[in-house]
Amino acid sequence: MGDKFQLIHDVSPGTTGWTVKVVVAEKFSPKVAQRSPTKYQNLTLMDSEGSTVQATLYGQNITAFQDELLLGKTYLISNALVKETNAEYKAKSGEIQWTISGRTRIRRVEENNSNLLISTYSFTDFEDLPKYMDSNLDISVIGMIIDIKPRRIIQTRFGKECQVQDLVLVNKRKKLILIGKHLKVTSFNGLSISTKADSSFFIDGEFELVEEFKSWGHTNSEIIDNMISEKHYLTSTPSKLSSKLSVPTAEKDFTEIKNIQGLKTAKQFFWIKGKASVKVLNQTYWYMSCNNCNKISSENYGDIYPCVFCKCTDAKAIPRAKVYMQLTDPTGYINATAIGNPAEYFLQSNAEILMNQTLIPTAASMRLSMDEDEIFYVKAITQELSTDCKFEILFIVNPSQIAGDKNTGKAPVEHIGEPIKFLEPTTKRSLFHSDTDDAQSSKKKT
DNA sequence: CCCCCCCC
Repeated sequence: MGDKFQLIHDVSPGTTGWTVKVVVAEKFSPKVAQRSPTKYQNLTLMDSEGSTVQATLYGQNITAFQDELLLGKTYLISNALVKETNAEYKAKSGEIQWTISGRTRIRRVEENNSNLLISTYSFTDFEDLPKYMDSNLDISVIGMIIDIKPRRIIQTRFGKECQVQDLVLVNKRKKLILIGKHLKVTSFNGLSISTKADSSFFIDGEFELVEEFKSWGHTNSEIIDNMISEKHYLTSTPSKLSSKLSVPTAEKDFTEIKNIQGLKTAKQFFWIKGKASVKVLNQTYWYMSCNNCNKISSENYGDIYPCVFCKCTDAKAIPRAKVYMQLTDPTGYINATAIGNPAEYFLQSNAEILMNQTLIPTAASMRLSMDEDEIFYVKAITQELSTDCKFEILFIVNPSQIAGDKNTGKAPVEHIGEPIKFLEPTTKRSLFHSDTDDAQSSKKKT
């Protein structure tokens, strides 16, 4: 690994303009937070000196980056959100954590740093594993996986559901162990196993097979040979254990087709008549976005890039307006966000101007409050385990525009709102995309 | 749709 980049220790909260070259040393399974519905995924990143930092992905970023940050691969990373871990969670405060999101720039580097990774592990013999049962210690083993069972749900002692997936491993001396895949630890090229109170071994995360183990997969040991020859592995996403599965060979392994439960949506929509105003002047009124899916981008304005979110190969980075404001009517107020067109309409500005604006805005540079009532179409998202909703303004209608409009039931907001369902697709599309529809759809196919 | 944050 080169040395023209910063090291993990060089990056603190507030450090700007840094780039660190790292290897993805561990990749844990995505999990659901205990006290909120948030999904998160932890990674361990290692620099050239073997220092590590915990990196975390949240929500939709988990799937967006699943093929972007591969176990054992090397990357240049910049512009991650760097902060100290919450003292509430960590005994020792001051530990650094990176949050990886859409604005984090990640560049793959074609370097093989697996020796660096392997040098940081010591492997435990299968024979010694019983010693570690119930110890809650993390240890590493090295072996070959010869069977992967379907995932199943178990209840933990604390009443929480978690997924378990059993694996059968064999070591060089053909000794077999059964391992449940569980919420715990992973390592590179070996499997890091944690022993839990119910006396099974658990692993977590992703791993790779070491070449030398692949080569002794076909041995003359009867039972192992049998298992290997009978099993077919689905390996559509080789780096991801959960996508690998042994195809069952016995009738009892097949399940009858049953319930698919729909997820209840918490979204609610409202019409509100009132006034909007910016209360927090010092905010960012734009973000760099993908012109295809509107999601955040780490690229520079105008650059063509492959979008990790929509997978569009020739996405263009363009600014998109956003504003956090307060919505009031005679009965009260809510805070709400507007993005894209409603933000531009409210601010009486556009994304490019907002992007180039360096000073905190004044009423001269943009509209910060409304003189007259306007009509807002607001989406509320109820937050589980939280009393407050988040609100978003989907579009804004000036009452003068609908005065005398006989076409009731349709919002005459063509140049104000974002495209919404009850506008004709042909009319709304042309308003917000400079490209033709054909260009849009051909991009999505790639 | 999109932003922010977000966990042990």
